[in-house]
Amino acid sequence: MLDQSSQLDGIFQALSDPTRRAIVEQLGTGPKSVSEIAAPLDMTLAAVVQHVQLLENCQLITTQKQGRVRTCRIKPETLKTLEGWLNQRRRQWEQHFDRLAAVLDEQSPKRKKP
Amino acid sequence: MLDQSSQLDGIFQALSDPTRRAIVEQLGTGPKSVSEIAAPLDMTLAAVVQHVQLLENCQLITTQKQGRVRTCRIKPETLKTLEGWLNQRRRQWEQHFDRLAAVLDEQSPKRKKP
DNA sequence: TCAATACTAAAGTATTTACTTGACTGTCTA
DNA sequence: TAGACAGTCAAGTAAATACTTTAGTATTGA
Repeated sequence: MLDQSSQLDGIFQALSDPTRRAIVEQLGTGPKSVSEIAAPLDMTLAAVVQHVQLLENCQLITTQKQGRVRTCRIKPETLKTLEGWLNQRRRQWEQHFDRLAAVLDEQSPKRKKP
Repeated sequence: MLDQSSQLDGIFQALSDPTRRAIVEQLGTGPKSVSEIAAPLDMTLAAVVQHVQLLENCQLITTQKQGRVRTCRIKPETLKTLEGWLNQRRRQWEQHFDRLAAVLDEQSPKRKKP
C-alpha cells in the first residue's frame, strides 16, 4: 500500500520523462498496443516496454493482454491525484496572497508618510 | 530559452523528490530563508542548498539575497505550466470518453441483435 | 575586531535511470 | 506446421541524481 507522498513521487517521476509524457499524450486519444506506441518513438521496443511498465506501476495507465497483443489505456483517476496536490498548492498560496494583500491594505494608510 | 517540453521535464523532475515538494509546500505559507527551509529537513544545509538551486533553475521558486541571508519564495506562474499540461490531458480524454459514449450510443440500437 | 552565522563551492560516492543487445516465449496466419 | 509477429527477460553500460564531507567567503552582532 502506497502513501500519498510516494504515489506522488512515482507520478511526478514518471511524467518527468518526455518519452513517457508522449505515451500518455498518445493514449489520450484512445487505447493503443505497445507496438503502436513504439512506432513513432526513436528507440527499441524493449525500451518502450520498460516505459510502459513504469507507467503501469505508478498507475498512470492500465494494460491487458489479448493473445500476443498488450493494449494500453490511460487511467484518468491517477492524474486526479496530481490535480489534488496542485489544487492544494494553489489554495495555499492564494490564501497567502490574500493575507499579503490584507497586510498591504492595512499598511496603505501609513503609506501617506513613508 | 527553454521549450515547453523541457520546461515540463524540469518541473516534473523537481517535484518528483519528496524533499523538494516539502520545500514548495513550506514556501506555500510564505517566504523563508535557506536555513529556515533546512531546519525541519533531515540533511545537511549543503544538500538543501542544492535542492533550492534546482527549484530555482526550473523556476518553481525565486530567491534573492540580502546580506548573508537568501530568501526563497514560490513562483506560482510556473505551477500554471503544470496545470496547463494537466488540463490539456483532461480535455483530451474527456473528449475521448465523449466520443466513446457517442459510439456506444450509436451502437446501442444494434445491441438488440448481437 | 573577532567569533558566530549564513550560506557557497568543489569533489567524491552510492544508487538510480534510460537506454542497449541478444536470446527467448507464446500466438497468429499463410 | 513453419515462419513472422508481439512482446518479454536478463544483463550490461553510460550518465544523472541525491546526497556527503571539507574548506572556504561574506556579514553581522557583541
